[in-house]
Amino acid sequence: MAKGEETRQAILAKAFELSNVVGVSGLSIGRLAEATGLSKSGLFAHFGSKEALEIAVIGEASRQFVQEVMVPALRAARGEPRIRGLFENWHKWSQREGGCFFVGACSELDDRPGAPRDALMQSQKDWIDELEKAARIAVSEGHFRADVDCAQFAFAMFSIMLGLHAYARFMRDPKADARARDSFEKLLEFSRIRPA
Amino acid sequence: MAKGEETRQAILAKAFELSNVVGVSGLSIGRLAEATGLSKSGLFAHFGSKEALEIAVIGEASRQFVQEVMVPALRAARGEPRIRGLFENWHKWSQREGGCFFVGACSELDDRPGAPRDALMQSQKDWIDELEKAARIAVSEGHFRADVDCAQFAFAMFSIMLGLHAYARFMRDPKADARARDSFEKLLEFSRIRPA
DNA sequence: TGACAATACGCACGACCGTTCTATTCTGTT
DNA sequence: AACAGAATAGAACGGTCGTGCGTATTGTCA
Repeated sequence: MAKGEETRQAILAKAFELSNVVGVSGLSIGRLAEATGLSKSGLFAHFGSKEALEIAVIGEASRQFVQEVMVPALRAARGEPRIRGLFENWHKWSQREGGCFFVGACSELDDRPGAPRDALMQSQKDWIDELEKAARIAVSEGHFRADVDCAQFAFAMFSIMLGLHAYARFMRDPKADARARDSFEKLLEFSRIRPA
Repeated sequence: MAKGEETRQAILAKAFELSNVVGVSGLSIGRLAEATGLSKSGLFAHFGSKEALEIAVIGEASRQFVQEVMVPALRAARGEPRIRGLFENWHKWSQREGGCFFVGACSELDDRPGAPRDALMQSQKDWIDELEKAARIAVSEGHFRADVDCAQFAFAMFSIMLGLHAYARFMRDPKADARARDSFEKLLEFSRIRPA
């Protein structure tokens, strides 16, 4: 029982790494088998279908995202510091080879209904909820104004991240970082309690 | 000479329509041939390679984008009205089946160097330049403050569009529109000359 | 109208895809 | 040590992909 689970996890780690570059549906079982040193059919048996593999890859991606982006941010102080932490951690995450897994996967799957899409959507909703929750905490900590619309804040922050991803990864704009940070600071400034 | 160009254009129109849904590299020659009523080899002869077809599709997409998003905005008054026009026209454009061609194509090609990527990048740069130029006009018309960083404005507006695309198309959030408009209005307000 | 080029078709190729079936090897338990 | 069952391998399947070749059809102009 242990051995199977162990190789399955090794497969998923490699699968996530590969699909981060070629996409979740661009990942082929043959290529993944080659990369892991398994046979195509041996690997296939672990999942039963390509779709099940895709779902598992999305699950693995979410697991890693939580561990590398969300969890470390909880160590930052509640309120604005934590929001900055989320931004910085996501930034690091998006600088992996292939960029942010979810940005790519979302545009791959947005016209392909099914279980993989549903799993991916849940992950994205969790992420946006986390942003919104962090904003609410910033309000309750007295960092943000009480009338800040936290869901709207989450949208704005999410958008800036998408803009950064596009400028940096596709346009290869060296100013991408500065642009995103400028927008982010303005968003924070706009949300903060005004000094008297 | 006339006939060939005519069918080529008909092919490209269909090719753009299809690749808007399945992506620029997801578009297969067989399926495109079926959709246009041509034979695979007959269609293939028009382009010579899949890559050349992709480049042509990107060109067709750019042509249509200019015609449906940029040109009509020129009929709006210079300054803020034109900026609003660009936003509204892009919004309509992004509501086609398959969403905005360029959003999808960018994440498809961002890890695949080559001529198609280069062509796509040029289109995107043209679009962002257009946004920046519109902002500069708004400054010179006295709608925006003189110290507005127009390239930064373009980034912010571009990001909001990406956020809208993600919320509406992937998350299927019914509030996507309202969220984007709210952010867009705040961006305009932030850039405008402050009333005394 | 006849000739010549442009255009389109049919067919086949090799590569890779996801999937299935049957064997074989490995692992853990009595 | 023997056995059961899990884990892996191998070969093959039907399909689709992009691409090349030879030939037929169509369009164009003297």
